[in-house]
Amino acid sequence: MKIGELSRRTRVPTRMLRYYEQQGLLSSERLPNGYRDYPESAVEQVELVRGLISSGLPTRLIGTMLGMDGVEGEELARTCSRNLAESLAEELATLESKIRCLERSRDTVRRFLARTRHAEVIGDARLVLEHVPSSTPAAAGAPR
Amino acid sequence: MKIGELSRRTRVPTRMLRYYEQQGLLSSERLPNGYRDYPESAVEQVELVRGLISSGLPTRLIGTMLGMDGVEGEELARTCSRNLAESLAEELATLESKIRCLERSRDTVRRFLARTRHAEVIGDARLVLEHVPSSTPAAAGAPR
DNA sequence: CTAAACTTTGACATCTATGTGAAGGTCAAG
DNA sequence: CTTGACCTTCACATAGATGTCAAAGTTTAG
Repeated sequence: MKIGELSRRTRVPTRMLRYYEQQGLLSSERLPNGYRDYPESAVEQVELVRGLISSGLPTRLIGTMLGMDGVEGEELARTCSRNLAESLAEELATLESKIRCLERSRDTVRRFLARTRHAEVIGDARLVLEHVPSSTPAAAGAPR
Repeated sequence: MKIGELSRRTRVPTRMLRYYEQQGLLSSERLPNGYRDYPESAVEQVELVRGLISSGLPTRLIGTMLGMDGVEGEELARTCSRNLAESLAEELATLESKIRCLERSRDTVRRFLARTRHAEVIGDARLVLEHVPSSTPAAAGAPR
């Protein structure tokens, strides 16, 4: 598929898709006319990259991890140097620390919401946006 | 405590501590001479803020959540408007999505490392940095 | 008193992820 | 052929987090 469709399906601006490619996070073939041509799997790939970037991982690290993702056999794993393994172990610790931190915040927000008179919005965040009850007319606009 | 000690204890540059204060993520009293004076609890606070920022949360959101952290009674929870609750529910969904994404990456890295001949570095990331084995002399510098 | 080590505010630089627009090539519909 | 919707690269602008430096007041050690 061409970049426009990938952009529509992932809701990521074409500008960013090209940027990710430039950063080595996404790859594409080229059509005879020079247009980028993406495989179906690019959709999922882009979603993963987006999630990781939004979680504060530097693109450099993301590139490293994506490189590992496809490696099924033992070949690359065996060629992994001691130093790379140590770097990755460090990053693993970073990931775990980020996860713990986010979990803590998630719990804080969740507990707060539970004590609110609007507890029912929990776990229903997206649904809530659809059927905005007309009980709050003045604030019905853009809440963010 | 003064800013220098807080900086030393959290390993966060004073520049950043002042920045966080300016962004409303950290507060301080002032000593008679104008110096900032932090309570003991600031250490933990800074660590939390750091974790959240490194996880890609915007300071605005962090400020909101920190505001909720201290609220034990029902007062503020009751005054929480429907719209704020909905915004927070949205952010809750965002947090959960980030967590899932990071967990996925964590598992990817972990699986990769497990298949490596250096599997023992897992869960030992910091220790590993101490006793760097002299078996890899050329790469012993800065691995990142 | 002086020097070193803090502190203050403020300005400017940098990096990364983005937005935006220009100038131009490709292609399909009319 | 022309128009409109794509695509290409290149470049400049912005916003947030952070580094760094300057000028100046404070405090402590000597």
